[in-house]
Amino acid sequence: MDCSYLHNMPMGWLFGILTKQYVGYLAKRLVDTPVEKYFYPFFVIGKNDGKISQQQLADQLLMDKVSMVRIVDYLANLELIERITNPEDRRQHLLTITPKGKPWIEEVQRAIQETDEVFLSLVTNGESTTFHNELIELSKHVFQLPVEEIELYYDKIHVKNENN
Amino acid sequence: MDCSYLHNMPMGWLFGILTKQYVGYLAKRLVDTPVEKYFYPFFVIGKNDGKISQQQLADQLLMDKVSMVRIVDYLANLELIERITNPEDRRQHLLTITPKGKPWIEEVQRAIQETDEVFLSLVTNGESTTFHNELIELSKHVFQLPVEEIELYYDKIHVKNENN
DNA sequence: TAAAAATGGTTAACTTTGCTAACTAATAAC
DNA sequence: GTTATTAGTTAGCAAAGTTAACCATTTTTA
Repeated sequence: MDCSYLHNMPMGWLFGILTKQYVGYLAKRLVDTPVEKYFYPFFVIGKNDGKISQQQLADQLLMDKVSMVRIVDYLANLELIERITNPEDRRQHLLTITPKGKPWIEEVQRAIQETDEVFLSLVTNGESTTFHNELIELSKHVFQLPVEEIELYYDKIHVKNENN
Repeated sequence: MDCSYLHNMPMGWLFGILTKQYVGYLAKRLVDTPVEKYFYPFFVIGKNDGKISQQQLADQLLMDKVSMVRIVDYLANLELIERITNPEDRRQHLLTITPKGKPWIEEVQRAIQETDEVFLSLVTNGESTTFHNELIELSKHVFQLPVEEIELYYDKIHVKNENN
């Protein structure tokens, strides 16, 4: 692996590399569990067992509700989670962990935590919590930036978002 | 945008967010150019005009040659670049910038550089070059990590990579 | 030097992910 | 009490990543 090119890469390209390697490492760490992907959504459901709806989960994960359906379908097909209609608002599906899924929550949490620690340990700077905090701060701020959200689709122009 | 959830996110999820926002910002910055995507590959071709083959470009960008074909096709269809068969090794296609593409190299370079600067300016730490260097160091080291590369496909198991 | 192996590039096919649009059911607003 | 909004679902498209198979060319090696 020739790393000499990393120095000239746009930061966004580095982020892409880091995303891929993070997921790859985590997946290997969890290869002997029934969860093959969507580790973080699964973990968040576990930590909010029966108290979070699909839309709330999507908000927390910063993704749209359609993608959420796919993830919930996947985990529900493995019988790791279940949808329960909320009696207080029958539109909502509350997400619960099944007995089969329960034991894996802790395991996934550990794996995520350890992966974070491994990544932080690879940052040469001794004070690695600083790096993590900087990542969080940066993530907060990037949502203030204007980003491209107009797409050409067929012949129509769809404006996906106005707040820029 | 509720950012309170960012604090508990796995680092990999933060990297994903940052990747997406980076690309979105860069695309908006370059919305008035003929290049709509693949900014970084286009830029690298420009900086190695006529002196780099598709495989070499793929190596430098850490991607596979099949994906490279798609990118080169896209840029060639826009007549921003051209494939030239290398007379010294007729298997290779050297990539050159056309007169039509030439003026946009500088523009894309500026945009990438400015986007990097904007992102760095959002890191609260005053010494922001440190953050950038830490990103590069981390990227270097993550390739030493073992990552999941085995996939279930139909009923067969395909081992994609042995070096873990 | 002829046959075999490796390399660069292409195509086809499939998977995954992110997205839009259109829809149903339930709730909230007027 | 009708209208508007919200939660979730389905269908369908596009982009990106990967595998496998293939052709042309170059390199290896026997």
